[in-house]
Amino acid sequence: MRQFDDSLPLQLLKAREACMNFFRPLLQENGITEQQWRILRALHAHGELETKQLANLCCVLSPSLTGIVNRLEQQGYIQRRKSTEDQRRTLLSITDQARELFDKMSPEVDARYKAFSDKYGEEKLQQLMILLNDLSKINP
Amino acid sequence: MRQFDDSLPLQLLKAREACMNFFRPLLQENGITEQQWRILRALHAHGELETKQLANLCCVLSPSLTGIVNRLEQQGYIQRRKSTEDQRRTLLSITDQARELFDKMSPEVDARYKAFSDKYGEEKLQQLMILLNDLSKINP
DNA sequence: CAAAAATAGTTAACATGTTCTCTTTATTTT
DNA sequence: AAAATAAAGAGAACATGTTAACTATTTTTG
Repeated sequence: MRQFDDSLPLQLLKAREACMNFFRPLLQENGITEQQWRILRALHAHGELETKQLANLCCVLSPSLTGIVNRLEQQGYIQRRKSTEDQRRTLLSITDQARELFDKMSPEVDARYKAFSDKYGEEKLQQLMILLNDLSKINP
Repeated sequence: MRQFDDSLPLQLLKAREACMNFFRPLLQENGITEQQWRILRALHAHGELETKQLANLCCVLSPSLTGIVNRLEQQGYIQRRKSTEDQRRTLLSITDQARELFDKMSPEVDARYKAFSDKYGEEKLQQLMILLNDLSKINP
């Protein structure tokens, strides 16, 4: 039935791994993990966010996020504050230090993204993104 | 430049999550984790394998595999033996108990795979698999 | 052949994933 | 308003991901 050796989840995992091989060294050079980078990117793009929103955007579960956020705070990359209306909610945002990190890394990130895109094929990448975006929206 | 909100790695992650939502409950009902299932599937498909081969096939790092294999052995699903030619190598294979588990789960796995395929679209799934298979082969 | 280098696997240490429980604060119900 | 419910986040316990170091074996070199 399936003409591929791997199941879809495993294929997705391997594809992700292949892609990350382009960026992993850069992240390591800058002393941040892949997950930390995901969090910082989201906060950079969306501005201040609640913990839960951030978790949903980054596809991270709350308990994981707690630790990641703690470590990012230790490193001085993000700051937290309590919501005034709802004392349960925590609001998170990136610091200037994190913005500096972005400015510093940005060119190299773009360069590697282009290297990846060139190697894989720009059109295929477009197609893939559409198919993935579509897939991520379905549910049982 | 990029007309998607998410980066490719994050898209891959979300897609994987959406897909796993179809199968996760079934795995839980049978008391095995997603990674354990990956390992069992590979051993079921390929027969006896060395640890390193298994790690490569399943996209799992050796240190992770050590733990997963230990737990699977505890549960009686796999067995290990030393290679006679090379004393460094460990050979792994599934037990009859694991085969029984496969037989028991197989119909439901297929059913859920079909449900997923129907919901997402069979042709799109084909296309996606091709694109992913292609992507997983590139390197920096 | 002896020493050096390479390989398979494990262990260690830490970060993250996953499920469950708990605390606190809001919201809803009665 | 008091009690019951729900929601947000943190903590606990265990499985896995990730890198570095370590052990036991081959294999390669000199």
